[in-house]
Amino acid sequence: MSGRVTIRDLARAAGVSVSTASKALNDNGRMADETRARIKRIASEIGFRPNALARGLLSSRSFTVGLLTNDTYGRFTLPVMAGISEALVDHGVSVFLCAIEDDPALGKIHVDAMLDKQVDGIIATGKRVDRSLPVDLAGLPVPVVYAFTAGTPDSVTFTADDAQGAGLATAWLREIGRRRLAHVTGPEDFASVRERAFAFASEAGGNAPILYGVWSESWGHEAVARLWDDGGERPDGIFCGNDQIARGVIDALRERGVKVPGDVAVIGFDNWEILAQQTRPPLTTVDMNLKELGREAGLMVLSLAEGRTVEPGLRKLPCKLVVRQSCGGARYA
Amino acid sequence: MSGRVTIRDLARAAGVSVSTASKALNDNGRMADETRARIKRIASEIGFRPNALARGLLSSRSFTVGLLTNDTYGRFTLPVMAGISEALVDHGVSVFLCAIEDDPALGKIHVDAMLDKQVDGIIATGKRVDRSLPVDLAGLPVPVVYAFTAGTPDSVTFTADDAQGAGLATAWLREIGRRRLAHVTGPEDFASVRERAFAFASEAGGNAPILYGVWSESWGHEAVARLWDDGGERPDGIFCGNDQIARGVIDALRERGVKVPGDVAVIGFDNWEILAQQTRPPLTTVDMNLKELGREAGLMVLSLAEGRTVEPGLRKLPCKLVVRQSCGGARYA
DNA sequence: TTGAAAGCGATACCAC
DNA sequence: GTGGTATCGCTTTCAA
Repeated sequence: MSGRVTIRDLARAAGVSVSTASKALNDNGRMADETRARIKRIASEIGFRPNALARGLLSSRSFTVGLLTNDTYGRFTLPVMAGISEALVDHGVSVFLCAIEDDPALGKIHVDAMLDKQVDGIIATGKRVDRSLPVDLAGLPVPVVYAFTAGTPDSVTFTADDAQGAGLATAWLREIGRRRLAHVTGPEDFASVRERAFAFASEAGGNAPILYGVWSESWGHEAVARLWDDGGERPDGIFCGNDQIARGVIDALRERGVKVPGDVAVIGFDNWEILAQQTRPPLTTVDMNLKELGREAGLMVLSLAEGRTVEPGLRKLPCKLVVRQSCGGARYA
Repeated sequence: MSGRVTIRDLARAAGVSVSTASKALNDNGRMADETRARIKRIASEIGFRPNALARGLLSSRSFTVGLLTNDTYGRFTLPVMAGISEALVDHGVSVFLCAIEDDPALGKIHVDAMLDKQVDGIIATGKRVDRSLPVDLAGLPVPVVYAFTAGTPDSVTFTADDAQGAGLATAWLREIGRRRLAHVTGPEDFASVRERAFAFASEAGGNAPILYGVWSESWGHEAVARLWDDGGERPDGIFCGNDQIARGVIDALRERGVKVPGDVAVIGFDNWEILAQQTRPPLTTVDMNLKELGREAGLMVLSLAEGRTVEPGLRKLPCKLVVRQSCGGARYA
């Protein structure tokens, strides 16, 4: 209701010129401290807030960035978004969220809309670093940073350190005394699946079984059936490729009367809290620090927008292990 | 890289004045059709796109809206967001997403940032319609529409029709022949819990047990324990307050050797697909049509921004039942 | 039918 | 110290 207060209103109210008012607010130019203070006081009294459109027109900075994603359920996007927003809100930057699914036309529409609005940069996020979004973000007039999605060679891409995360999990299983380890994971064509599996194998030994499948609870179930019914040695520690699989594994074990963590310790991947905490017992899992990743991506795109140049390439951020009851004890590392 | 092409560049390229170029593009003024067509053609050839900041400065429309939410996991927000975005992208409107948790200071910062950017309107979303966000959105210079969160009396608020949804579920249980119904739901202090429970009772009869608890799987478990162990008549149909509870109920039933849907049919609420589809058997559940709700909220805020006046008040949008195997058959209603 | 000029709100340079 | 003036990119009267 209060209408919009312009700098002219402020100048009038303070009995100064528009340019003086502007300088007072931005701590520019030379002027009596008293004048500056008075103008600032009046500004807040009458609720003056500069019009970002006008300001952006002049500075060619809009203090907005765009977040492009094809992650429908937002399991990755939301924490990343939270991190971006948290890092950028202090800089007065707001974030456009554009969910484009896998639709190239929709992607283009959103990108164009953002460019029209003069976004200072774009962050592209996906679900896997070995696939790219269905839009071409090369050669845009604004910087682009990638997270969990494939970028151009000359750009900066953030992802989690899958190998390190898998290493943490496997090492922990060994540390708590498990010796017969297995890895139940997603489709082998995911780069992150291969990285995690490789790290698992390095730590657990080449004979430890690795079962590739899909990202679902039912695959976790089925994998347990295979491990238990094929007559081979049964594991006492299972590292799963994500939390959903882990959930399926735990449920299947319970149905077989196998105790978790007593007989078998189980570790997941993602720390998707709403799932991991509801699992019985609550799930020990690898956390990819998505929020922190978002923070870094946000600050990076801002840096680039401000003209800094940075080393392009893939940046792998470390994971942490969140220990809950599914493998005994409780530790945050 | 391509730099930015301004309307001056376009005018120069077409050999006309800036004002003619502008009029050609916006189908304003009178001019030779041939000229207009030529200018438009050249515009697209040289990749001219009008600067939304400049345009917004003049029109005092930024073609942006803000979405404010305190729903951390985004279970409600994301589908609503998808609907908003889908409805508004056709109008050239982009959406700022602001996750403010329950932090009033953060909320204010985000609201101020959006107002500075001259958003055309704000959509406030939450997790329940009987609580408001920790920010005061009354008296803002832009229209505000509420979804799943309490609004001011003079504003428009969207929510799902809990009573109708619960009615659908309960009626369906009766329709498939279940006669001993129970309702396992969340905390009674949620308005939507009471609405659903009331609708359940109307349809199922006043003697049908209603168990209030919390929004978790483990509560679903415990509720089954109570229903089965208290010596009372055991239900053959259970309507749950959300999908997580339903999941807990189904797991508990399986552990007791009770067949779903054979012995007991189970229905959830939310149609949180990633959960409902992974449940064994997949969960029949009430879908609140969140995307459609988002669409309507988006179009509403746009209407208001364009100056239309609408009847304030609460608008309850109908739910639909998504039938999966947890109560037999498969139907979408 | 087309173009010149004013102005949206803010900032920065240059006089005074 | 303070104030006029040009400018950012575009739209919109008003003249020609």
